[in-house]
Amino acid sequence: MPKAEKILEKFNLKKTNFRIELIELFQSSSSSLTADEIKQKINSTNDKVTIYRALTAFEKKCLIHRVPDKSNLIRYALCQKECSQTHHKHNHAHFICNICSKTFCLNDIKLPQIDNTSGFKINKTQLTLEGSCPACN
Amino acid sequence: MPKAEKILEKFNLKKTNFRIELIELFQSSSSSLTADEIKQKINSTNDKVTIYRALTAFEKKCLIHRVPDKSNLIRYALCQKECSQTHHKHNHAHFICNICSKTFCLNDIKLPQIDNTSGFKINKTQLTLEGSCPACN
DNA sequence: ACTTAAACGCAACTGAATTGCATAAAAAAA
DNA sequence: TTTTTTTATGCAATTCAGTTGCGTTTAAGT
Repeated sequence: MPKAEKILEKFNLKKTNFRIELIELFQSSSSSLTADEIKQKINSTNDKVTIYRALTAFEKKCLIHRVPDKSNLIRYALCQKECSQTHHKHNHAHFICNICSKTFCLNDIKLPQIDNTSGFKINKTQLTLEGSCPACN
Repeated sequence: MPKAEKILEKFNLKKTNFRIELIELFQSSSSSLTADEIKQKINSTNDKVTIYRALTAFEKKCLIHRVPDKSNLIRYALCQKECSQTHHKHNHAHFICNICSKTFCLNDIKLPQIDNTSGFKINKTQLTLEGSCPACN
């Protein structure tokens, strides 16, 4: 796992205490995070705007990606190596736990190949599973 | 297509002008609707609370179901016959158009069967496709 | 050390969705 | 039909996630 500072450097982002801590938080998190969850868990800032702006910047650099959320919140998870600095490339499924409401990336489950149907041109496929996660079972 | 009044009767809902018009609006809509879109298109009420409450009631009776939305809005589409009055049963995919931002139900595309994986117990599967819809192509 | 571009932090704002409560109207009962 | 009950409506106010503006701070390059 690359060090947070290295990652910020690679993506041309400034190494502030908060952003370092934020990357480390994502790395140590088994599932995904909302802005509010981040605010609870982080020490180096108390301002939600700072959090939102970091998330937007990270997403643009393809460091994190949005994942579906049970309550339609904006929720992020770390990207895998396949993502370049300019293009997201995800082919894994997401799992929403109906008990703890966390969203997990299921990197093992690949997306089905859907052929273009009746005039719909398909650019992206998302597979979202719901149920109960290992911790809640 | 059953008449709106019949549907309200079947689901033990009162036949108010607004709810009749709302069902007819859903029936005549090729895609799906948000509360705001409904407000634009409907005459018999001007109050968003009334709209939200009707949507909640309809969803509970399995008359409409939530569909994914590009901007995380709550968006609904009519249910198919498979849904009972107490249980939603959907096995179709959804399509989000990145141009007009509408969401369509693709009743032809069936969901892939995913086996339970590494401790995740799967109760529900959702397949969401993105791209451009026939009207926008 | 100086400069500048990126990041921060506070306040104020937006917009979707919700809640409370009093009123109206539909359906059921008398 | 009239009365009663239940459901639906409408207005005001609230909540809460997310955004915008703007002045200040700080990291990093010169």
